[in-house]
Amino acid sequence: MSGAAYAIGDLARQTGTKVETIRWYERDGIMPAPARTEGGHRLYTRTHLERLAFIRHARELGFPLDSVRALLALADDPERPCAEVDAIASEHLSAVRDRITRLHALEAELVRMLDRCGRGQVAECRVIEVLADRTHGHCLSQDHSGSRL
Amino acid sequence: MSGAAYAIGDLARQTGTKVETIRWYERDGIMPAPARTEGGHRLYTRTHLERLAFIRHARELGFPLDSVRALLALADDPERPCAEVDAIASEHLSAVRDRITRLHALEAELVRMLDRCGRGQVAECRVIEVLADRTHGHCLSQDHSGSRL
DNA sequence: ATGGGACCTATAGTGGCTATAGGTTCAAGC
DNA sequence: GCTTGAACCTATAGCCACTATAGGTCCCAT
Repeated sequence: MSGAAYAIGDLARQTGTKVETIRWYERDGIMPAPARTEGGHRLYTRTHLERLAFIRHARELGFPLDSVRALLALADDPERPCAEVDAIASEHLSAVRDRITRLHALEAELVRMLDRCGRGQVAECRVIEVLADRTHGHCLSQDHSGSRL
Repeated sequence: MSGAAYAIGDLARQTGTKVETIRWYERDGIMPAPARTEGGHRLYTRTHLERLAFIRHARELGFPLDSVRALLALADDPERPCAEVDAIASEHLSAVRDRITRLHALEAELVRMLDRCGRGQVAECRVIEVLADRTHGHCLSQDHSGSRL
C-alpha cells in the first residue's frame, strides 16, 4: 500500500525519542513489532510513526504508560464516548495538582530552613538542626505512591 | 555505655519507616550495620535512631539519598562552614522550583485540553486530537533527569 | 570491496524503595 | 520448661520508564 518505510533511527529523529526507548516500547508491548529486513533491521510504517508520536506526546504530558495504553485503545475506537478519555485525563490532572501542592509545601519548608541559615559553621546551622530535630515530626504527609513528590 | 538498645521494629515505629527500608538503608550503606544478637537480630543504639530520623526527615523534604549522605557527612563535622550545607539545600530548592514550573505548564496544558472536550465521541475528542497531533511539536521541554516532572 | 555509521541482542543499572517466600528467633504466657 | 505467634532474618524479584554498555552484524555510499 503505502510506499514509505522508516528505519528505527528515522522514527527516533522524527519523534525526538531515543532508539533504545523505541526498542523498549516494543518489548513492553506498547509499540507493535514492525516488519524486518532480511538482515533483521526494523522497518516501520507511517502508522508506527503516528503511534509513537502519540505515545511520546502523552508521556510529555506526564501520563503513565498504562494511561497511554488506555488512551491508545480509545483513540483506536472512535465510537466510544469521549467521557472515558476525559476521565483518564482528569485523573491525571488531579495527580499533577496533588504533586504541585506537595511541592509547594516542600518549597516553603526549604525556604524557611534556608532563611535562617547564618554564615557560620555547621555547628550552628539551622538546616542541619531542622533535619536532626526529631520533635519536628512528620508534618509533610507520607507519600505512598513511589515517593514522587 | 548507654543502656538502651532498639530492635529494628522500634526504629521503624519511632521514625515512621518500614522495616524493609531500614534494612535497605543498611545494604545501601547510608545506615551503618548495627550489632546483632546471638540469633542474628539487629540491635540499634540511640545514635542509629538519630541518624535514621535525620535521613527520613531529609527524604521527606525530597533530598535525594546522595544529598542526604553529603548532609550527614557535614552534620558529623561541626567545624565545616555552613555554606556547604546551604549549597546543597539551595540546589535542591532550585530543583523543586524547576519541577513546580514544569508541573504548572503541564497543568495548564491538561486544562486546555480538557476544557475543549465535548461530551461526544472519541472521534471528535479534543484530547485525543491534541495527543495525536504531530505538528504540535515538543513545546514542553524534555526532561533528562529520569522524567520525574 | 571497504569503511564506518546504523543497526542488532542481551544484560545490567538507575532511584528508592516495596513485596514476597521461606525460614529462624525471641519473649510472653501457661 | 514449653508453646505459640509476632517479630525477625535472608534472598530475590518487582516497580517505573527508561538508559547504558558490550560485543557483535548489517547496510549503503564511495
